[in-house]
Amino acid sequence: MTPDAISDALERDILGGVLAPGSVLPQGALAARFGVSRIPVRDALARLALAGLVELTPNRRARVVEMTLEEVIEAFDLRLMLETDLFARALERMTPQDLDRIDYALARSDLEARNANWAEGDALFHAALYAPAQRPRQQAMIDGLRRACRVQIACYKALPEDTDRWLDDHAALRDLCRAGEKAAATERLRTHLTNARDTLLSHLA
Amino acid sequence: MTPDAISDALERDILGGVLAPGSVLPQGALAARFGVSRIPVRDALARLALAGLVELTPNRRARVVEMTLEEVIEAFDLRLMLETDLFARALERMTPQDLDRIDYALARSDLEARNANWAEGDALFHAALYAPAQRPRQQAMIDGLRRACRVQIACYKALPEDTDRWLDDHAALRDLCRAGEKAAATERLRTHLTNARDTLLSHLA
DNA sequence: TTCTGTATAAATGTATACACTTTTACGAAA
DNA sequence: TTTCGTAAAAGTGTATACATTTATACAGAA
Repeated sequence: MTPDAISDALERDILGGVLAPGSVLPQGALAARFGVSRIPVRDALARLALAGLVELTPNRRARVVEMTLEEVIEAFDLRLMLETDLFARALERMTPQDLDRIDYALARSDLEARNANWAEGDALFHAALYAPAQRPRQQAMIDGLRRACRVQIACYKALPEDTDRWLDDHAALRDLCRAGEKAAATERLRTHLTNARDTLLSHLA
Repeated sequence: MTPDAISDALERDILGGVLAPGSVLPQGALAARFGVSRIPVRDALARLALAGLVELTPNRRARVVEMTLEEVIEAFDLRLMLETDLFARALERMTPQDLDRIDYALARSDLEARNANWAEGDALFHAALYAPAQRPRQQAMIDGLRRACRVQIACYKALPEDTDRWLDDHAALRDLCRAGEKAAATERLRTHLTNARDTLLSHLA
């Protein structure tokens, strides 16, 4: 078990809702579970902290991040700003190959939509939308925010009632990309994200 | 020497230009320098990676981050977007106390302007401008971007020829805050940051 | 009952030792 | 001279052991 494998396993647990926000992660228990010493566990926790999934405080146990209502709102505001900007940039330089990759990602997100890790397919589709912009830092920031938001969603399961609307949005975004309707596409993304925020907030309140 | 103290010392070295972008940071050498074993050094390096100052690759030595021209441009685009947005939010909820704190921060940044750590005063002033918005995550993102940009600037020393213009900008921003001229203030911030980007790019090219 | 203080248990932080990987230096062949 | 392969050196990764700090449980007082 390498630190990478450990952090991946923990990430799955956190994003899958097995480890709820605020859960403690004792190094010793994790070391026993993965059959290694505490050193690589510390390493894995550092990676998760870098990804924004875990909070580390000196001499205290690591905790799964817990966001207040205000922080969730802030995170979605930031996502709205960063994702619409990145999407607009991507639309300016989208090649036929990129469109094919978006098709593929849409198909995958469709397949995994009602699956346990629906959010992974969702993230993949959005990453495909933004990839043509070629902005690694902005993409990384967005990924971090999406993960942080998803930790909060995880405990409320898949929210199946909204899945259909999300899939419709994804298909619509693909179509608008193909049609080259840039303004309409970014506008659709904006409402897509706003809806996601509102459903999450309604569940948190 | 605790990991915190070590990462602080290294941050000073990196931002002070002692450790140029791309420099390697062997754990053993740092352990000897700070009189500890490699374990707390690894901890300190993990913190610096979290702050975006250092790059960690498994089985390889840590390196001070090195940004390409495109990445510097991207970082400044992000700063422009995040800082103007945060400033606009801060202007909406600025109290007399906040204005006093901005005055104090301006005085400090004035004092340290021609000092070795001028950038610290600069960051402090901007933090005072944005503090009323109360957005920890957005502020943290901005801090990370500012640090990353500063690493690239560090090797070109203090750029004294532009210091006067920056100080004028700061004073103008303070005045516009006091006058409540929100639109003019955000516009001034925009040009302030654009100038900073252009001077950095001209030095990198 | 509720709160507080203390002792015990649990968890983290770090030094040391050693296995494994990468880097570097050196020498032989083209 | 340049290039390539190889061996030594340097560096990272991790297990173990122990010191220090934090969390927990329990007993006694208000």
